[in-house]
Amino acid sequence: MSDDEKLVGEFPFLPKQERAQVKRNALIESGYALFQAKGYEQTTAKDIAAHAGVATGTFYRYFSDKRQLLMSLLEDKIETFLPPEISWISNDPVSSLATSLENHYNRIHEFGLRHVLPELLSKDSELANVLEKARKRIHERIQSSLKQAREKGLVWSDLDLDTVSWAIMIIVENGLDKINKTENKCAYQDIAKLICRMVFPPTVLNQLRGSDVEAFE
Amino acid sequence: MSDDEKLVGEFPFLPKQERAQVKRNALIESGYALFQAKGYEQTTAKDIAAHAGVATGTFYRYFSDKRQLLMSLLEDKIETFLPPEISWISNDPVSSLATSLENHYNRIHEFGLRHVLPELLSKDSELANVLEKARKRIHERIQSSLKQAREKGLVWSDLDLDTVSWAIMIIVENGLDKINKTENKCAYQDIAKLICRMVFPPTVLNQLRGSDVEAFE
Amino acid sequence: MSDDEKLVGEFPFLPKQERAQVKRNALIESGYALFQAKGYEQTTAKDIAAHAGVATGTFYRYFSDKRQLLMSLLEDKIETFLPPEISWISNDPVSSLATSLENHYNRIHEFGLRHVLPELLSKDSELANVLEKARKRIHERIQSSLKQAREKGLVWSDLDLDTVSWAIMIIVENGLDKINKTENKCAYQDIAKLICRMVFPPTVLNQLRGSDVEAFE
Amino acid sequence: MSDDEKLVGEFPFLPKQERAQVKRNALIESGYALFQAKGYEQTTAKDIAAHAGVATGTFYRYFSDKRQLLMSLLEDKIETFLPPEISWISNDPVSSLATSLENHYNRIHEFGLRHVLPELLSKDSELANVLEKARKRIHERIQSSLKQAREKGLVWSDLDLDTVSWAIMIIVENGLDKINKTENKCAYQDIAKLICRMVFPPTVLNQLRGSDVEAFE
DNA sequence: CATGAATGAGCCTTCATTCAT
DNA sequence: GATGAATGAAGGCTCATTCAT
Repeated sequence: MSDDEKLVGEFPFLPKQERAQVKRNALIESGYALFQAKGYEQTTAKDIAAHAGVATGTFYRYFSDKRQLLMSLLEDKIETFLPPEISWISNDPVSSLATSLENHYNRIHEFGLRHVLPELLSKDSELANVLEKARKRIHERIQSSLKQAREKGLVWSDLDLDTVSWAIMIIVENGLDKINKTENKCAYQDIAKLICRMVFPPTVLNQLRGSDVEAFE
Repeated sequence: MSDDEKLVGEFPFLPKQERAQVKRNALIESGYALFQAKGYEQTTAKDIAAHAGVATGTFYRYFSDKRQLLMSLLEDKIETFLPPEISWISNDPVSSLATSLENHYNRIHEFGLRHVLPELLSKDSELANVLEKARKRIHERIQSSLKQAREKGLVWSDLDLDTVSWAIMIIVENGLDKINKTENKCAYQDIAKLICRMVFPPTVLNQLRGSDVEAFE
Repeated sequence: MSDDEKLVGEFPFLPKQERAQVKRNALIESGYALFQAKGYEQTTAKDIAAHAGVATGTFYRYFSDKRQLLMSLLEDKIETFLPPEISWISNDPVSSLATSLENHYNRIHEFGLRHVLPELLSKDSELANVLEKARKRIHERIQSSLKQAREKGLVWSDLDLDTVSWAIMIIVENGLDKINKTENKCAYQDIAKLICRMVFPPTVLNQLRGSDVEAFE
Repeated sequence: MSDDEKLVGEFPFLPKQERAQVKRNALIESGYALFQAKGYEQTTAKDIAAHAGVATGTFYRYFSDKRQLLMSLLEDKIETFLPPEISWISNDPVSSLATSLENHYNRIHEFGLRHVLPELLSKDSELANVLEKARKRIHERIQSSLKQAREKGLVWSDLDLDTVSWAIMIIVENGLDKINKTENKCAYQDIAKLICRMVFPPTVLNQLRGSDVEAFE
């Protein structure tokens, strides 16, 4: 049923709260767009308000200042922006990692704020902290998934889990730039392959391919 | 009359040009120190001049503006700051890479400006360009060194050189943070091992270890 | 249908005008409280509305602006706040003046706006004018009462009525601060005595004390 | 000798420090003029700078803010602005007090800031404190001079020194307004007479007039 | 009539850059 | 060349007042 078919129950305008929410969102959108386009410092509250089509003062009704808007933008997004859960145990770890990467990058493709973060970290230690903690969580998550794989004897026997986890995180974090700059259609696959080679001995990879993975789970 | 002919009286005074050079250097040093300590935006031209012991106006005699001073600081240092030449062919690629990394990180350890770059890239596309080009050069350098190794049949046969080069660059670029956060003494070795596993099949690594490397060069 | 005829249902609602009056009063009360507590400039229209439990916009339905509310507060109060009518002819002018002062100060004790006036006079010449006129009225009132006393030969023969009236006004106006800072219980009496000495020769005072005042009236 | 006659020793421009002082003074003058004309709140730093013929930023080179400029204006002037030392013992206390008043008022005639003080006291408790302390000093000064007179048996025997001192202070403080509003040439004399009547019994005044005051000193 | 979101002028302050000395 | 005072544009933010709902 399309909107046109609605016969009753139409509010001629949005309820108050909702309208405020709309405006708040417009500001957030504008902040997002401008931060991304011009950088955080280069964007003023006035700019954001103008871009959202509201007066300067309105900005301050919804946000105590520029930084708070940014925080709203970041809230709950940082984790998304960071690397995803990775499952190592599969028939074809390379492909499944590649798929995982592709999904991740598709998800964060639009998260342009990524480019603003570095600018901010140097002057906003609170934000730096938040990000640092999130990365630590990600790091631990990756590491623990690797630990499981190790317990099953799948990874290089002399692997330093801390270091690989870190390397994986770094690679995934920076991968989008690489993907975007490459027309190479196998990019995901190539990256996944690299990572798998850091983790698994070639024998294991072969072995997994022919096996019934269920046995490991 | 050349400097050589001066017999007396010249002691307290440096030749004009030299004095200028001294001032210029003082400004560069101060800029470096303050940018590093407080960030680029947070450092004012006045600050820098004061720190260098000259008047505000003097700053502008030597640099057209704050940005130019920064550029002077960066010029010739960007390359240093980025990953070094890597030689893949050795008896023990892991150890030699580890040593290379250690040297590199020791060299750039003090390059505190590293933390200022992100702040700048968003607002200075020229700088971003410069950095981008430098990275491209590094990338090509790594890639070409890998190509040589491939021609000798040392690397994984299905290796995508572009992607590995990129991954190596990313890892090396970010490695210092990792090293600093780890008390692990083998950090360099661990990172080197990872990288080598992305590049060389295990058989090759073993083979190299026992061989007379000269044969490959 | 008059109010009298309503039998039921009217309970929760005040007649419209009355409700408006209630709101207006609430605003006045709130304005009074906040001006007194925080000063005129420091109090915003929003503050006042919030304190009165109405919306910001409502404030402007009842008052054209903040200033007008203040004027409403002051209207009819200025005169109260200024010195009272004084009757000079009595058996004991000192005591009767003291009593008069005490009454006056008790009456204006709560007139906290007193402290707000100075802040306003510098920027509101109209208000300054209003106050000036009120003071002139007071001055004349005092002066004419003194004139009566003079006609009866009670005051110093060389008294400049204009000047004494002024001095009395000044003293009474400022007296409350004095009273409040003193624990002295005779404060009213002491002030009254001073004033009487400016007005009456000692002989007259003595004479009055023993006389039948009616004779002078 | 006029400026024209100076032949040598002319500085083509004032020494640096002096010029800065000149500018600082210009700002102080402008602050004074504008505070007086428009009130403190109504005057902005920009106004003051413009009036002084300098840029906004220049204001902030010399003063941290408006308040500091005001403080500079007030410093050392508050005491002047308050009532002067009074000597009670003289052949003709009325006249000598009148003279003293005249001198005082001539001195502070230009101290227009007087009208700004009230505005400030309500929002600047530090300033209020400073003024309060100054008034306390004045009050004590007057009281102690009265005490001397009392010890010589010159004043009303039942005089409450605290109250009279206060009344005198109030009258003197407010007297200038009175004087300015009056074309009466005897204004000083009239005020002085009032005050003397609060202090001295008429017999003492007569007695002093005919006496050799030295005897009391 | 009431509401409270929206407006935007205007204040305070900083700092990159210029320029008279 | 050197100096540092002067400049003034620009940013952050507030608040009296208006106006759509």
